[in-house]
Amino acid sequence: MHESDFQKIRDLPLFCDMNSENFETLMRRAYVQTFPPLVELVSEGEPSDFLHIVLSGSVSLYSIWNERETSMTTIRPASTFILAASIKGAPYLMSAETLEKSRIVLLPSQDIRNCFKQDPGFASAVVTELAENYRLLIKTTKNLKLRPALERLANYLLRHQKRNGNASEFELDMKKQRLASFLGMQPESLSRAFRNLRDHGVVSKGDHITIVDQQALEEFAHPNPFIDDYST
Amino acid sequence: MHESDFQKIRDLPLFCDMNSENFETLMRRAYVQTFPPLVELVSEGEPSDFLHIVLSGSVSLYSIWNERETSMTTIRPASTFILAASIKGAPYLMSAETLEKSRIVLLPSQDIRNCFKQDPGFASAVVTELAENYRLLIKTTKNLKLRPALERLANYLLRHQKRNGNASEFELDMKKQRLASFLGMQPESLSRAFRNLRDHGVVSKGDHITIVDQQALEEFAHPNPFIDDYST
DNA sequence: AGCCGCACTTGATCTATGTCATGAAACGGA
DNA sequence: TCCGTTTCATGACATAGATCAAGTGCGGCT
Repeated sequence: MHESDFQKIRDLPLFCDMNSENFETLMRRAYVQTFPPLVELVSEGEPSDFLHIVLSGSVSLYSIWNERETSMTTIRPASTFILAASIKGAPYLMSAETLEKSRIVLLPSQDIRNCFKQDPGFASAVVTELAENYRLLIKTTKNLKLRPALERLANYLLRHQKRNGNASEFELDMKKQRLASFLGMQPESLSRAFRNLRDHGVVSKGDHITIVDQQALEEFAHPNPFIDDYST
Repeated sequence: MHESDFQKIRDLPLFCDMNSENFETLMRRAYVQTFPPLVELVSEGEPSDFLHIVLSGSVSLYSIWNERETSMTTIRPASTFILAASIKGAPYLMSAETLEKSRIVLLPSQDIRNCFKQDPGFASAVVTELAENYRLLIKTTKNLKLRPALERLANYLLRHQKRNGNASEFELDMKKQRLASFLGMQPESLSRAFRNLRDHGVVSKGDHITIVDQQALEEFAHPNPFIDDYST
């Protein structure tokens, strides 16, 4: 493992409070690998042998059932995924695939559980991470159940804009197909939703989005901190 | 606090591995109270001052936004709710109200956080509980996004049947109104869904459900362990 | 028993969204 | 550069589910 990878992992909230010795033991037993795009890293239903860390690239967590597929979330550097399954030793509930060329670290779940038992700093970080993931998912569920599709898109754009430093122009960071699935709609419906948002201050051409009337968009979307603020 | 309440809490997965001294300190600082039906125990957005435990009765967690309301889950004895917010010291993301006369314990969040820092047995139990809650919510989200309303109801009935010892006849445990909201549909749609399930082996009269053709129902619902099995 | 209120059911209708089919545009490789 | 593939957009249509408006039935209360 490169020193820069090592440091990147060390600085993650999940590991930064861990005892150095424990951390180094954990790292010695880790696998680092670079995967091409569209590689299935884990499959729903399999035992969760590894905790994964995305160092570069991006990974989609999704689920398929009855010829339907839904994108649950996208993991970007630097963060971990499927912590809950690793800790519990339970099967994966989602599949994961690389969206682009990605550098991934695999940490054996057994080592994670050992560290968790021995290292209070790590245990505390695991709890924080799980609590955050849980709360994020509550927000996602509220978003799905309390808002119609057009409002979900409007609020997604506002959140995405915020991540891009509140610029009035920005690029979507995923294919529209995947965005549609993430927002719980069909690609065709997403297309139409973009067209409908023209009435609320949004112009889109391909992946390029321009917020021409910020106030109109916000009035239509009426974002709610307990749904849209991912930081609390 | 009655001895029986004390023991009931002591036996919860969250507390059973806790050091006895810590547990007793925690209990000394707890409030126990019996609430009438339809009392709002916590409100979305408020700071999370207490971890709640339901000793008897039942509590609904729900959220309201834009004149819409959605039921997220129902808490039954004996278990806790809003652990994530307590641990993080973050605002509640859901409101909670008693559905019936209910006996509730309130544990100051600050005490929970203190215990968490000092007591490895408790820390471990918190992680397990959070991981389980997280995974349950993943299942709920998959259910919502991957299944149409009628299939959601069919699978709900199968899960409920299982909880009732696989009897072919049983009673619903909540008002249909609430069930509709939990399943992400309108009360009228739920009514029609029940009628449509007659074609798949289910007869319902009021709250009384009879599975007249178990196989037909299962073939229609095709339950999936990674959505419907709440135990893993 | 009889009345009232509330939850549920049912019917008619409307709307949002999904589906299918087609065309246009963007992209990547030879 | 051109062609083939993929992705996206659009139109026509189908359908699930929401909404609105009456009914029906049950349970509680007097």
